[in-house]
Amino acid sequence: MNLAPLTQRFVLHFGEMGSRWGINRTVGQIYALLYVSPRALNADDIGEALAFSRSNVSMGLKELQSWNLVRLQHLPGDRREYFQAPEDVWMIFRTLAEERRKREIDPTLSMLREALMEQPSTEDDIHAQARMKQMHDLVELMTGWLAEVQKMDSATLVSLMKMGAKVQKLLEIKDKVKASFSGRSTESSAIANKTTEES
Amino acid sequence: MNLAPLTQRFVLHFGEMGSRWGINRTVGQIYALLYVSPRALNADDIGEALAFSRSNVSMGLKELQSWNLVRLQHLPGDRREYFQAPEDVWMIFRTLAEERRKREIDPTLSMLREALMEQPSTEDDIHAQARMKQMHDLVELMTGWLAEVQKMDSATLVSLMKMGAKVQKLLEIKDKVKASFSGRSTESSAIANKTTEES
DNA sequence: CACAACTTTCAGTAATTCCTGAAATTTGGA
DNA sequence: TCCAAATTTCAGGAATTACTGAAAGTTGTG
Repeated sequence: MNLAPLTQRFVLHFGEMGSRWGINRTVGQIYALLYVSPRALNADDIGEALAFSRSNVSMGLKELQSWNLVRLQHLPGDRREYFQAPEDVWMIFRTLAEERRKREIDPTLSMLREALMEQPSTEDDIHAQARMKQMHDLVELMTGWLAEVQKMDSATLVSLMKMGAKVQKLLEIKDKVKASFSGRSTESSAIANKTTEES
Repeated sequence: MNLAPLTQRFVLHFGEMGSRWGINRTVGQIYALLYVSPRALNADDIGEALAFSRSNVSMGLKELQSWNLVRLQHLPGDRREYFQAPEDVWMIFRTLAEERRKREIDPTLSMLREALMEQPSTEDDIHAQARMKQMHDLVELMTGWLAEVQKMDSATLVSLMKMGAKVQKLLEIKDKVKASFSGRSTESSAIANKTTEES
């Protein structure tokens, strides 16, 4: 591996992280390399930089493509394919979350829903179903929220996150607004009403 | 494996999910079993139910304990240890998130911070550092937000999540409130000001 | 203290996952 | 169409991770 020390540490760390999160170590390294690279890389570049066989790189890139995490480029007068990570790290995160939802969360929700349809045959089954219902509701709530959040643009997301716990305060403000404007039909209070009903 | 069909499907599914998220399959199964069980189980119960060796169960439980995911119980007149998952599925989720933060996110942030301290020696190093900065900021923002969210009680969290994209609307309301109350020094507008400054 | 009940450790084996080189396939251009 | 460059596939070997039984360790009780 013949990389700048800075890049090397980054690449090795993310290989390690990947493998802890169920992503093949070499795939993690390939992506880390693409992420920090100032230009798109072809498979040979990657194989050489990380000392992987050409076929390993090919499989890794295929994997990354199946996750929608790489962009393909062609340079004029060069038949090889060049790969790069998206510019926007937010977009990368969103794609990752979206793909994991499709692959792991959705099937889990289906399984839970099916299990909840079944007729429980014992006391223990009744309890198990109640637990599955709790888990189902949690997962559904979180994925619904994730879907909404993913529709927001980066700027809104950032301001929302920076607020942190202050969102809680905002919920209180909302109630005050509703109280002080009650009777008047402003857009604000209409929205405040709507959100209150559902909470 | 001699389990009610309902439980069996649940257990097998979560074993599978676990292994996709970097958690040993049998550990996932043990936890799934504890989760749906109406009573605390001892290691022999678990080993018998899942057809694992006693030592495998022991290792799995040790792992789960290191993640703070199980509660220990002792029954009167029985020396064996009984294990159960917390009642509150929200609590389970929070614990899991917290532990993964400690184990994976925090070291990643440290690595990124160290990398950002170094003197870049080439153009490519400068670019790589800029990318690392982007990632660092994203991760820091998300963990900060996670920490805030973890302080909230379940009810607040649920209402926040149910709102989904409406939080965005709330940000707009906040601005309107600020405008209409400007000059008056209410708690609401003080908070509104504060949150606006940072967004 | 001695013993039995229970739990953990660990070395060896099994299972799984990963990686490679060779061969097959695809693709763009002459 | 043919060729060479580029990419993918895949069977087999390498590396890693998981699991087991046997042995050692711990703990509560008579």
